Amino acid sequence: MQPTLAISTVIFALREDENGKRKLMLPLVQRIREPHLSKWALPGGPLNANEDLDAAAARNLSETTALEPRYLEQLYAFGNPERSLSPAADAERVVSIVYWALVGSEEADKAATGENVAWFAADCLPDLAFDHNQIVEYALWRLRTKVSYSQVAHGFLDEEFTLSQLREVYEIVLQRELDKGNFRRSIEASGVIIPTGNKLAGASHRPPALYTYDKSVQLVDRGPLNGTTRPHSSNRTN
Amino acid sequence: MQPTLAISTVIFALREDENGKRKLMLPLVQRIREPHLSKWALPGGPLNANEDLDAAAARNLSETTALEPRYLEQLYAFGNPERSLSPAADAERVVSIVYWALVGSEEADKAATGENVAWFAADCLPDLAFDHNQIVEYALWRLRTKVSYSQVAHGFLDEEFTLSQLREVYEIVLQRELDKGNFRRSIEASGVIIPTGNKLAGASHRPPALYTYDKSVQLVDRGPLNGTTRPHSSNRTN
DNA sequence: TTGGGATAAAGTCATTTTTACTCAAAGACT
DNA sequence: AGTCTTTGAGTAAAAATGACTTTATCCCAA
Repeated sequence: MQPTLAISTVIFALREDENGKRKLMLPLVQRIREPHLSKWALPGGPLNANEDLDAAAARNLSETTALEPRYLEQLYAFGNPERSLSPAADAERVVSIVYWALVGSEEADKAATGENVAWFAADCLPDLAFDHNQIVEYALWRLRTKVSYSQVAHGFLDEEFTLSQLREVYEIVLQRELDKGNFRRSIEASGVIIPTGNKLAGASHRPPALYTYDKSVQLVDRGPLNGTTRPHSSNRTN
Repeated sequence: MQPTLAISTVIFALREDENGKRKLMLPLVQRIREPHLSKWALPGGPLNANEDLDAAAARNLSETTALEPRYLEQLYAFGNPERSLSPAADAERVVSIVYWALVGSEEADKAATGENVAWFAADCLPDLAFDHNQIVEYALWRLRTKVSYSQVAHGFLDEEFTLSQLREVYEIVLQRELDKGNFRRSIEASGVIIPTGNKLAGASHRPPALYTYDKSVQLVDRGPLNGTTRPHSSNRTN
């Protein structure tokens, strides 16, 4: 009586809500079958034969939202027997191995947002299917924790960005304002950003310098697991 | 064609090796069937029907080594299709949800160490079954990382301990010496230790004060997951 | 009884890191 | 030319860290 194994992914991106304010958002899919019919849920699916867990998460992401993540990491395996809370008592047990991913803003706008997929603000989710509310809550905690001690925030940005844009990412995720001067100093000291030489003109103030992040530096130190998942390896075709 | 689901646990304790030196050690079990017959492996087993993942890890631990852990946390789900590297090409695929645990020294001495169970020094392991060498390496990294930013080191100690004993735990795990004065200051500032009032007499030097750790403080902040696993709840029967 | 050995526990001090704040520079716009 | 806004550099106080010194308290041996 083996439980069913499924892979799900919590995908984070920064997008503007209906009021034009940039917020932490995630895409959800509407369920088209029981249990929890018509409720919103995390994108997910089964694990294919001979498919790696990381690969399944990436496929999943690409199939449901056509997104390519800048960062992808395993979050947790959820296997509580009552987690499905299905109306049918004899429902099959499911163990979900959940991943979390970050996508850049440009990439997020390209997301397949039709039919059964929609974006929701992370701080204002509806009642989701299964235990997905708790899963998102844990993913949010992990994101906030990692943002404060690693370089993972770069996963939200596109190729070129200003320091203000990077600081805005930190401020949105951490939900508090950061000192501009100190932020600049600490980021520059970390050595993960490289000035591209370009400047972003057009606004009625001093034009900020544009940076890119050093792809040779790991956004997050995952120890012996570092080499396993590389969402960015496709960019390094040279 | 669902993969088989298994639970394994990396159990850490501080014990004396054959030279009487305290080291980071872990119990392994010898395999009594193919594949990898007679190789040493992490204690593990199947997930029972209607059993929580955490509970399966705890049961596992108790069944194979008769140990009750001071700390138990999910480590990672390993599911690479080639991870079993079985000689038989048509071997069944196994996804392992691996936990890691800490046991106190007193508790570790009570471990069932007969027949197929033996303790090994973490820095000197033989060639293990499956991908268990890599799993232990990752668990070691996680342990060392968590020891340096959380209070998880208390999981190695018994109810009462001196500051020197606690510092010894840090030194063994982190593999470097720590300044006595600075260590005392930082631990006292963290507020997780409570003086019991007792002293440890008998040695030919000033007797050190005994402390206990504050059980109302989480050894590791796991965010929304904090309340899920409580290896210590059995102690709080009042 | 007394002094030496050993480690606990507390204190000192210079250095580094963090935090909060000030201010000139560089555009765009009126 | 003057104003507005944000960038980007600088500075001083506060806090944390690291290396080290001093004192206290026990056992033990002379």
